Amino acid sequence: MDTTRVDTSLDLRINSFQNFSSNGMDLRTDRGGVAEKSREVGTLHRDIGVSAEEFTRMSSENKKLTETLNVVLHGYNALQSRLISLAKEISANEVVESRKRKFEDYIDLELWRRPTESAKSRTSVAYFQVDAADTSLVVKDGYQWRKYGQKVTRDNPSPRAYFKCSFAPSCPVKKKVQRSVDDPSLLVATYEGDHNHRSPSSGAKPAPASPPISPSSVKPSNHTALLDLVRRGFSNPVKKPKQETELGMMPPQFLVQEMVSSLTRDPNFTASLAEAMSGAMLERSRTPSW
DNA sequence: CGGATTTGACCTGCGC
DNA sequence: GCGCAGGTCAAATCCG
Repeated sequence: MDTTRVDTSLDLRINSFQNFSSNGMDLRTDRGGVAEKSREVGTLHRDIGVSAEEFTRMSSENKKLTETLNVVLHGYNALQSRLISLAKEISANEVVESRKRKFEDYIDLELWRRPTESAKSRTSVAYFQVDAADTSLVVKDGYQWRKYGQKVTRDNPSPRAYFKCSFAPSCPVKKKVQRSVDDPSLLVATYEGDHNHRSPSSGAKPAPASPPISPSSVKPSNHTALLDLVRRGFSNPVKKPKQETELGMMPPQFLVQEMVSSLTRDPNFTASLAEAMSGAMLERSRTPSW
């Protein structure tokens, strides 16, 4: 629709309407009185000093202007309703955002920091996909670690490395890293305890010692299946080139991010959003701009 | 030079 | 008590 032409047409009509009013008849308050006045055309046209034909033409024009005004008012009301509706939707989205933040807090505080368990007994396992030729036992999980020992164990030809968290002097968290017997390209990291400080990489909340998936009960033979799960679940991580192969261990922020991402990938969620948006835009394009 | 890593020695728990 | 395996310590070494 060419809104410019509509605007021009409307302007002309409004000008005409104003000219008509300036002649002594304020028809803006007439509202349907045109017909009655038409019946009195025999005498009224004399009062305003115009011919009967001119009066009839003006009355007709006035009727058209009234109809136009009603259409415009209807459009205005519809637009106003839509605006109120959209405002409500935005308000509802803010509620959803608020609940989402609470959910994130829940994930962080309840899943990763269960207060009923002692820090010492809390252990978790994380898996890191690395180059099989890479002999280092260093994994990047967002924390600072100091290696304090290395041992060759009986059940695994690959040595086991021992690390302590070095970000905070009093942090009790330790981790052991060893190459998987089944898959040499897989590093198995066992974490013990909880960090008593914020994550060096993110920092807003106390960071958990545990990975998103805590497969402490997973046997080595299930590593591949677990890795597949991890790969599927975190198929779209935050782009960090150096960490692209280290999918097994992710701070909870990534997990929450993935959950939020899943929500927004939900067709119902996006369809509702798209419907609301397109509805508003269509409504706006249908209504003459003014 | 200071922090991180390496590595052999030492400690501890457990089974026999 | 002894041996074994896992875990830790700490001096030596490395590295930025």
